[in-house]
Amino acid sequence: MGRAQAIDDDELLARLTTTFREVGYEAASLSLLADAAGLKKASLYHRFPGGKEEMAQAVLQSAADSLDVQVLHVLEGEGPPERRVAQALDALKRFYAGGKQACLLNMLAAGHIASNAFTPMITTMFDRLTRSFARVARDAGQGEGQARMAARRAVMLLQGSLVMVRGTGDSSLFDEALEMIRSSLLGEGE
Amino acid sequence: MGRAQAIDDDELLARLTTTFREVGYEAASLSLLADAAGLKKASLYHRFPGGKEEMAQAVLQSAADSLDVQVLHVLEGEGPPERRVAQALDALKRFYAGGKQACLLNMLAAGHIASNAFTPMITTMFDRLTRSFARVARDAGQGEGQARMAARRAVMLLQGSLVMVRGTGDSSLFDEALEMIRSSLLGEGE
DNA sequence: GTCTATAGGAAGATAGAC
DNA sequence: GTCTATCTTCCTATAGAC
Repeated sequence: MGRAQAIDDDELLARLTTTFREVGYEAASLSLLADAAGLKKASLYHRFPGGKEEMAQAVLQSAADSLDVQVLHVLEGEGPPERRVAQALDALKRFYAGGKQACLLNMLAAGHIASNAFTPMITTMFDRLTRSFARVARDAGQGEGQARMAARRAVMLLQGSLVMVRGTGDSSLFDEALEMIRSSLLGEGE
Repeated sequence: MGRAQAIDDDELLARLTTTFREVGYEAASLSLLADAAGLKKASLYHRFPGGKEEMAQAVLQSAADSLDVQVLHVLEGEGPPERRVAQALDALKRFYAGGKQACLLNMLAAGHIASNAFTPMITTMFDRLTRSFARVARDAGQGEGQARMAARRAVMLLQGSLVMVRGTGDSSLFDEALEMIRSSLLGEGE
């Protein structure tokens, strides 16, 4: 077989992910992505013949898979709702590095090309997250309508806090948002 | 005096604003901005010698001024809190075109250059909006700590709903967010 | 104040050696 | 699988006529 890969597929994807999350799609130039990966541009094209758009798609798909396993599956799993929510919030805290890492769903939604190319998966992910939140809220005793509303509020708080943290630099806002999400899903303060 | 301007200063700023809000800073190329303005690139440089960065700064400042007059001033004005909140939410609904127009504070926070250049004003705007929300929440009878938290939640819901609308295409989420913000600020559901 | 034309550079992408 | 070198296109920005 040929020469070994200079960098593991998973590690490569992780580094590209970080870059896209930090600067967004348009500002993530191939030079920047190559530097982050520790590879030259031509090597990136060997792994992703479709170029930057394919990289972003792969990154988005990978994030979707992670969210699936670490958050959605937990929310829809067995056990008391309080426990499921706590576990999912822990996963989200890790997923967003305590609020310091932006959400791809927001960062990849900008730009002309980007918008059209990534919108389907972005829409799907918002939908799946909202459904899972609603599911656990219903299991926690909230009515159908209330549960759906609590779920949408949870997604808003999650996304909004990430935007706020990025704008203010105060990552404690993210922790506060997680607490609000917990209250919303478990139907406290009604 | 010389030849008349092909386009009014206010109208020019409005068109640049729309472009930045739609595609973000990096994707807003001078060609795109020039087309939106109905001018050639060289003409844009005549109005904004500092180039794209100066355009974005002007757009951001203009948005800050609008928010000041139409929202912050109203929130901190006279009259019953319910009325002030209602008026401010109406202004926000217009400001964000019913959720269909993104927030500059989010769209200009991406990218490397962008980040450093616009961060001061973005931070300030988040701070001012949060303070004004907290002020009206306190006037509505909430305690200092509760009012501050309600204010941060309001900003999160506002920003988060705009992200969600952009990702899902469902602008009714924005209206729902405005209702949640009203409840949060006026201390309902406690 | 607006335009045409163009400079100078960085972007995305490819060819081909090793 | 990774590299150097290169191509082409688009970008930001400027010069100078009208």
